[in-house]
Amino acid sequence: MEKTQPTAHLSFDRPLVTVDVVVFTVRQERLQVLLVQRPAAPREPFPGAWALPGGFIDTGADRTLLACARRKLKEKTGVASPYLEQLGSWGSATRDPRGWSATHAYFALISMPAEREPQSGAPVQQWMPIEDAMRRKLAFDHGEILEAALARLRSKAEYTSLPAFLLPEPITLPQLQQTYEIVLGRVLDKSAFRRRMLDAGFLEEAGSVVGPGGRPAQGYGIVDRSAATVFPRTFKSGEA
Amino acid sequence: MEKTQPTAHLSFDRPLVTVDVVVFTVRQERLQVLLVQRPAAPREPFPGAWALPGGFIDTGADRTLLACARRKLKEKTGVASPYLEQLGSWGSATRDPRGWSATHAYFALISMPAEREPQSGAPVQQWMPIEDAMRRKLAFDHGEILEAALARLRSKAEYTSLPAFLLPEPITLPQLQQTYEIVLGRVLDKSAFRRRMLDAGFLEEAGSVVGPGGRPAQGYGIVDRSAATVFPRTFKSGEA
DNA sequence: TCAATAGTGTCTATTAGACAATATACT
DNA sequence: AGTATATTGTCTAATAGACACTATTGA
Repeated sequence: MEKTQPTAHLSFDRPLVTVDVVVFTVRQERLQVLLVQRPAAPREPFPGAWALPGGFIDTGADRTLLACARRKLKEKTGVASPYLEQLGSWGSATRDPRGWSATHAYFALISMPAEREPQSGAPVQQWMPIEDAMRRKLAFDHGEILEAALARLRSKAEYTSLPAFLLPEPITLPQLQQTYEIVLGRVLDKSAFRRRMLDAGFLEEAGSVVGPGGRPAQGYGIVDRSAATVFPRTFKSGEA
Repeated sequence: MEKTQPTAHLSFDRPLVTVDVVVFTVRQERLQVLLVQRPAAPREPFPGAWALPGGFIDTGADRTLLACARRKLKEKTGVASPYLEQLGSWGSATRDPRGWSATHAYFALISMPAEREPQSGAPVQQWMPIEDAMRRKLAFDHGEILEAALARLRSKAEYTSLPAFLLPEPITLPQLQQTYEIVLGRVLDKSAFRRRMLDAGFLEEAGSVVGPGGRPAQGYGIVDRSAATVFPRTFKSGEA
């Protein structure tokens, strides 16, 4: 893994290392992402700009990258155990004006009812519809990271149960379908959708739930919250 | 992204940062991975153990993480532009006895005929069948990384053209099928396989190629070497 | 009984797998 | 011709999408 000379490389220039988290949720029938505002101090890079929540690894407190991501998420959202997966890493000599830096990006899906107050006196933060967030110039290369996160969410929505993690339990199939439609940006057939979800076996029945009017819907829970279930096919395979 | 105090965090403890590459190829009808032997000096971590090729980022020479991965790959294999994608990152306080460290793992597929001599006086290296590699205790958490790489390769082989990058052009369909079978560890139906590959449209005809005996096979080139093509379905969707 | 929403049934076009048949090379 | 391999054709079962229909609630 490392070079040949005994401990010479320990004096290598060490890059700055951070962890950033792209947190998605569905609010007001729109897909939204959590952003924080950078401090206004002129010594800081990108003063006042919107950025993804994240920051330096605390080598004293964080045992692993994942633990660091969880900590930052907890600090900003109060949510302790959401769906969280690694997105990728971005590193270069130029992405941070302070020097060579590498960030480990994570990807979280949370449901809104679980929303709580942030714990610490954190900088200004807010939920922003993704279309708005993509339009802005975010700090660092966070625009690129957000784009990658969105691409992954949409891609996985085509063949996995991932969007289910955007909803609070109990989940109803009409709700879930609406969520898929918001993420994918197109309408889906009701009958085919239900068959697909139910056949996939990631839902388990859990007491009925009323709706605004009309017939109440069956509620479901997610069998395994640690990972999304993969469907055998993509949504609209035909098309050609 | 970062904390609030002006430049205080620049004095944060910086983790060690490395890049490792999992290089796969098919040799002798088996899936193999490239490993290097760690220096024997007792001051080094894991002396003499097998490890993934990789090492510290050279903040002076490497402009980006990807460039760093490319450099390391070139040094070990002589291959300049193989299929290369990011696999993920692993970081913790304990993975390297020298201190908090994070590695950015990449994933490369190369074809054997392109094999050349390594450029520098590098440490001992060799191709090893994955079964053998998985059995050994690799240095650091490289066993875990290799496992993740293998899982991704097998997973993507189910629904993308990825295994095509393991072959030199011109590629024949029988060759490609054999490669899929090696990666997936099961036999596939010839007719269905050909339809799948040809319909996906990632191959373009390129002069015939002879085989050991019998009818010669049509040769194909890969239209776009920068990314794998995604099939609309998984291989054996039925099964239930 | 009507409006609203949830859930089911059925038909059809597509297609992956199975496997038989045919084509083209070399000896 | 005979052997070896590549390539194509056909049949069938599975299933996704389309869409009409039924069910269950509240007003």
